Amino acid sequence: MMQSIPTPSQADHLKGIYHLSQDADWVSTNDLAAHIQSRPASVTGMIKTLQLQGWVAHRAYHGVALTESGRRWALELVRSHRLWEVFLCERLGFDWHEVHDLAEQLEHVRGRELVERLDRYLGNPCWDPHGDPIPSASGEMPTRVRWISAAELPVGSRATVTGMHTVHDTFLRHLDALLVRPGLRFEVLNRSEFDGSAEVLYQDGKKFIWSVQTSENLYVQIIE
Amino acid sequence: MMQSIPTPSQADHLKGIYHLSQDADWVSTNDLAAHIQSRPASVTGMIKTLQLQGWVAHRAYHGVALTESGRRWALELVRSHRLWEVFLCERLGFDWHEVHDLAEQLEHVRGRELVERLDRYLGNPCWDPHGDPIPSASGEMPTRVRWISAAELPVGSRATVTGMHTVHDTFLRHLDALLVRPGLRFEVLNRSEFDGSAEVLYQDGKKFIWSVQTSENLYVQIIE
DNA sequence: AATATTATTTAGCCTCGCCTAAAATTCTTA
DNA sequence: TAAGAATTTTAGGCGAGGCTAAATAATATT
Repeated sequence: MMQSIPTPSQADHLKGIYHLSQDADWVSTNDLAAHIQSRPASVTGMIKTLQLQGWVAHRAYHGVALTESGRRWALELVRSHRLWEVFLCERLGFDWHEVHDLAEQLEHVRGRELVERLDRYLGNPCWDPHGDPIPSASGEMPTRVRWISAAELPVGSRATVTGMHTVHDTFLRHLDALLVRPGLRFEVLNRSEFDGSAEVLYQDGKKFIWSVQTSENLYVQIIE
Repeated sequence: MMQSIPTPSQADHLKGIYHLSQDADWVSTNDLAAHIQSRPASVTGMIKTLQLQGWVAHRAYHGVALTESGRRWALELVRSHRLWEVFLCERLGFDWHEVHDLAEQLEHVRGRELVERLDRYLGNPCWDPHGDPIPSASGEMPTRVRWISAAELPVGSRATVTGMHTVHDTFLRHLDALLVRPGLRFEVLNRSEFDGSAEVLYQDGKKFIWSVQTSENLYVQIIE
């Protein structure tokens, strides 16, 4: 029962738990279901399987957390996913916001050597096209200055987009419409007291309104 | 019911029917089951589904054949499979006999544009690393001099290995042990009356014995 | 032509992953 | 602190895709 490898569905759950674990120690059934587009009852069922495999610890009615071996699997999946995204963008010429779904499928391809060879072929990249870090084969994340969301920026400050929190297709398309992409430099001109939306001036002179949901999901680095 | 896309399992069946169709007009349940490592009863079940989708025609107790739309799917799968094999060998540096299982997974990744971009990226190759033809996007096969199996060669003739019939892992490993690969030049020194095995001299001076099963699965081109 | 052999299909069962509805538990708030 | 609200788990069911064993049809043999 130990030693097995996660099925695609199990992998999706592990990866979801991994991502949500960055906000809280114990991940709730509801949040996980929302994150992977499933239902709470289905998640509970899968968690039982994952627990039998030794990949998660489950405190009934309280939440789920990855064990050390679960974390290793999750990191391997994240690594595979992000390397494929680099391949799709840099080699095949896809746009950075088109690649998530394809990488979601490619990350499940299993075979000794595949990911390591891909990594070497791509030049051992540290960041994916969305600006997210790619863990090394041994599971270490490249370090970077602390994540700040655009919603935390004071009015008047200038910053660069370095990454984004969610990678759902709708969000990526939304950003595309706003002409937002990693590397964009901008200034916060104003923020509404009413709904938190921010008026933003891009370096090229264009002005856009970012909703509070948009700002919260954008990571930035302040320009001094 | 029409217009849908085959699941991985359905795709495997379609591809199997396609390959076996090269030997006979109607493919038998038993042969297909053996070819895709399944059971006759399971194949019958899947054939019913494929028939509902309009991808195969089934004459009960007589066999199954692809419809035009089934053939299109099969060719698309073959194309995707062989392009990924080229990628794995030429870009990632895998050996030609290691890539079949990985390509078997990669071929199922679906997404608009993916295969076309991969094709362009690889330089629109016509032949995969096993020497098999890669169909074009519109489903045409590159043409080549007629396939001849090594078992048809008269004693004394010299030839080059251009491809192989089966791509089962055991066969590929067997060939590896015999140092056989596409491009190998050799001469048939002798053929046993008893079991059909052939004594073969390679260009580099090495001598091997090829069983009749080995010879039958090797395609060659005669050197005048 | 009748029977034995082989191939194929049907019948019935299983697991996995998903669902909804109902029950159980925890959290919130009056 | 007790009732109501929200969350989570359990119970029960479904479809896809696989299996074995039994029944049926086709083929080969005498």
